[in-house]
Amino acid sequence: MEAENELIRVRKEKLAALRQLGVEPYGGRFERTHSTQEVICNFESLEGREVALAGRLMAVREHGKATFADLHDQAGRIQLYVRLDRVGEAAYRIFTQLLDLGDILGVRGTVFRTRRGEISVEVGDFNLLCKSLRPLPEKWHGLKDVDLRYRQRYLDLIVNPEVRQVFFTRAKVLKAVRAFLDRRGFVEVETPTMHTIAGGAAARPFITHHNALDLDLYLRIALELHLKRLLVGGIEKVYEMGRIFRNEGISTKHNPEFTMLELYHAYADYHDMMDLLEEMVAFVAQEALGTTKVEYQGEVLDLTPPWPRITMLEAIKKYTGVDFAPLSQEEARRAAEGLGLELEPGLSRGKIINEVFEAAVEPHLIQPVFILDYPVDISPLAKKREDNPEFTYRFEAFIAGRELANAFSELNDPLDQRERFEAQLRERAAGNEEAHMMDEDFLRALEYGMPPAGGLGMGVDRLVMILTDSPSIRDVILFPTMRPREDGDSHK
RNA sequence: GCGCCAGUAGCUCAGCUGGUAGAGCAGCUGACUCUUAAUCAGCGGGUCGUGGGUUCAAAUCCUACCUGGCGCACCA
Repeated sequence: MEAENELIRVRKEKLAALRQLGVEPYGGRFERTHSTQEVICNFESLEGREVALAGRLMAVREHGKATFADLHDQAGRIQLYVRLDRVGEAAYRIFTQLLDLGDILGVRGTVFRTRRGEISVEVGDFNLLCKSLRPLPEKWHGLKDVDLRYRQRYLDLIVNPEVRQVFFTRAKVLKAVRAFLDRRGFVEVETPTMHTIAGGAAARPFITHHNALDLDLYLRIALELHLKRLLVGGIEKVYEMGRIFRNEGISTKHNPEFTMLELYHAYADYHDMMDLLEEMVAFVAQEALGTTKVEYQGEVLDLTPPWPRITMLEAIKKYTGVDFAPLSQEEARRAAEGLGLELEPGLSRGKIINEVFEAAVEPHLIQPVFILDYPVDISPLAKKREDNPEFTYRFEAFIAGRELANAFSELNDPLDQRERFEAQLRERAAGNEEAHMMDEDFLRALEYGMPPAGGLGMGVDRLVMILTDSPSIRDVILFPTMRPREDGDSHK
């Protein structure tokens, strides 16, 4: 318990005083006729009529025998006008002396427009629906302290209306993604979040324990392997949008739990996935924002399809001038070092190429672009290119210098898949904690036969960041992971 | 994990090279019946993130720790 400060004490005294007067400070049901927004939008027809509104009292301007106040609800704000000669002495005294900023009220009154032109409600009577005991952050500057904003998101939402807007946009994005895929015949499924084998991506998992089975379980790091089992089972167009968990560092682009969309389309390939992704992102932007040109951190991003498609090797050549295609592993290493990279010993040719790409190319990929044909040794679930088995039919989509999506023509050769897993196991044995685990049941499924398919994974949070001009992933996650604090402020 | 920066009233912030804490908003008292960051007059409010140290004296200097931000690393 924290020490009670004077401001809280005063509010508790008002609470007691209200009860003394027979006013219940925690009301129940209140029937609204309109939202604040509706009153303002429909002023013409509502002028002079009675409305009932509810919301939080966010400002009070007292003028002796008349008082103005601001009432906020989910969609907006409206001014209240309270006159002593209309509400009566007792009610007026309650309004001006026993209410506080932050209290939740139901009001009934008459819609009118003030001399200065502001649409307002002249209050006839009001009900206290909830007495607020804690002082709110400042009305003008709001809540700036990012630590408090994330830990006490409810406060952030109360005083920073633009934050609420971000999460309304997020809701529209989720809805639009589902609408887009549903319309194309994709089936939405839910697969386990607790896995006995954490597969489908290169990442460290969280571990938890099931008591009755006395079994350690991993929180999922990807959706991939279960969704592909569904392809085996005959579901030809399938998707899941859900939370995944990776036991990694936290940054402006990484939260330990985040939302991933994965979809699989039987008999398609990665070219189909490119078509689908660019159309989906454009559709979602149109639905959520009404445009496919969005401003992100001062750059205008044009999400309108088609997006350019360029192979990884071509992209490297374009941004570094070096063509890695003909280089041997040793030559590639020297070329990378010539570009200023420091490389661990023993990296394969494919990994060296990927390092060069990440360091020299990624930061330049501001406008949406597809990067094609990733090296096979960093793509253990993707089908090899027929014309060059060192590379795969895999692409990543980049926007604003970061990866938005990852997709490939899915590997459906069970023998090849087993070899890839075995290569991953060798990496694990060599100390790479993020290398894939062997998944015998997944291999068994492939042995029954999985149709060739295109598969796609997209970071939903990152898309929301772009569409809401948010610099940090924490701005688009309501309750981001934070280290707990002893005073009990935290949520995690 | 490493580096840099920050933490002062409920909130937003000021406080120079050490001299014992200040403003605005919010709160309280009073005035005011069309204000809107209402206005005017007055009042109260602080373990200066935490613990050590230096000093006659520390919000200020040193140090360790806590929390956060940003960058790097890790990471798709």
